[in-house]
Amino acid sequence: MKRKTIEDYVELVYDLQKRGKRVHTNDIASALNIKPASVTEIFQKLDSEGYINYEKYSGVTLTSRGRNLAIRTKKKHQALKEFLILLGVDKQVAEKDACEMEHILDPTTMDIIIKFVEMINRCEITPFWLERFKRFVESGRLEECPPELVMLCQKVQKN
Amino acid sequence: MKRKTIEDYVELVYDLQKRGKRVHTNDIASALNIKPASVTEIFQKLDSEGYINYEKYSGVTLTSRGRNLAIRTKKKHQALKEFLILLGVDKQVAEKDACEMEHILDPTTMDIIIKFVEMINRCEITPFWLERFKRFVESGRLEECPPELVMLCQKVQKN
DNA sequence: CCCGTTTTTTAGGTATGCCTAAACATCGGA
DNA sequence: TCCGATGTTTAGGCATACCTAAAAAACGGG
Repeated sequence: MKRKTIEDYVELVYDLQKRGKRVHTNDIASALNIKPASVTEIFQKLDSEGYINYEKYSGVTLTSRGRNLAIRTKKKHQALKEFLILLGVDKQVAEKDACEMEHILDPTTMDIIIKFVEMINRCEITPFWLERFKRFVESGRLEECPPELVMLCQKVQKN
Repeated sequence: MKRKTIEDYVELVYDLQKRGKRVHTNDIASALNIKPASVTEIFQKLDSEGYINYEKYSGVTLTSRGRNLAIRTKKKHQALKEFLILLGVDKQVAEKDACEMEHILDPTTMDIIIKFVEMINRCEITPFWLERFKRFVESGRLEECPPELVMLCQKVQKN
């Protein structure tokens, strides 16, 4: 990950806060591979913007504003990761890309992706087209769609 | 768009170069809503990194290295935009999001997305599941999958 | 071909997000 | 309780990507 955003920090504070109490500069610094001194500055900024309660030398807790942002961000992250994995992206890569995408996508795009994941998850079986797609990604060769399936789809489409 | 990357500039030079000859600071500046003075700096940097040939006061042309990067970037951009539009994202939004995504996605993810677009484009008809998905996005209600379709898919899957 | 207009460059400035080194607080064992 | 180890903050620095104002070059009509 390159440039970190407010959302990244808030999300991380949220995660670290769960298993324990207040979150300290060192916790963030070691998780993100930056220096504690930088985290202090970040804490000051996040505090001034109302996302955390910062007390010198004793770590931070999230405000409700911060918690909301963290939860929203985590949901986006989760949906994006699931989405990519569904398409056949490697889990590690999906994690990384989701982390970047969560900051840049338009809310309407995000919404569509969330719905996509939901649709797939609600299927009883992994859809045929998705299996076929993954085989395509694997092999580079796109197999023909079974003609009876094409015909049935056309028929269903008409109604 | 916020921070612009090398790829953005190279891509833009490529586009502007096509209809005309050398590209000037003002062309870029007005296209990206930044000041000509900033473009001069960017030209100097791109020149030092071998993407463009920069001649003071007379604009730039792309090197082959620059042209390659531009073309690669444009392909990514195009595939991403198509991908989003396929899923039902508004064209304007798709344009914007594609522009951000093209810089951050892992090559393997990009490859999968390109294949996805290819798969859909090779279908004789818009796939049933995709139509169904778009109706879901529109209405918020996910209609049941026709049972005969589910059954056929299961059957096909077995072979 | 000269001079005013337009375009481009230079020089210097701002904000941001990170850094290091050093000062400072806190914590826990002797 | 004192002190050294550990953790945190401050101060100052660097790089980046933009900016403005002013100098310099190029352009083009009279």
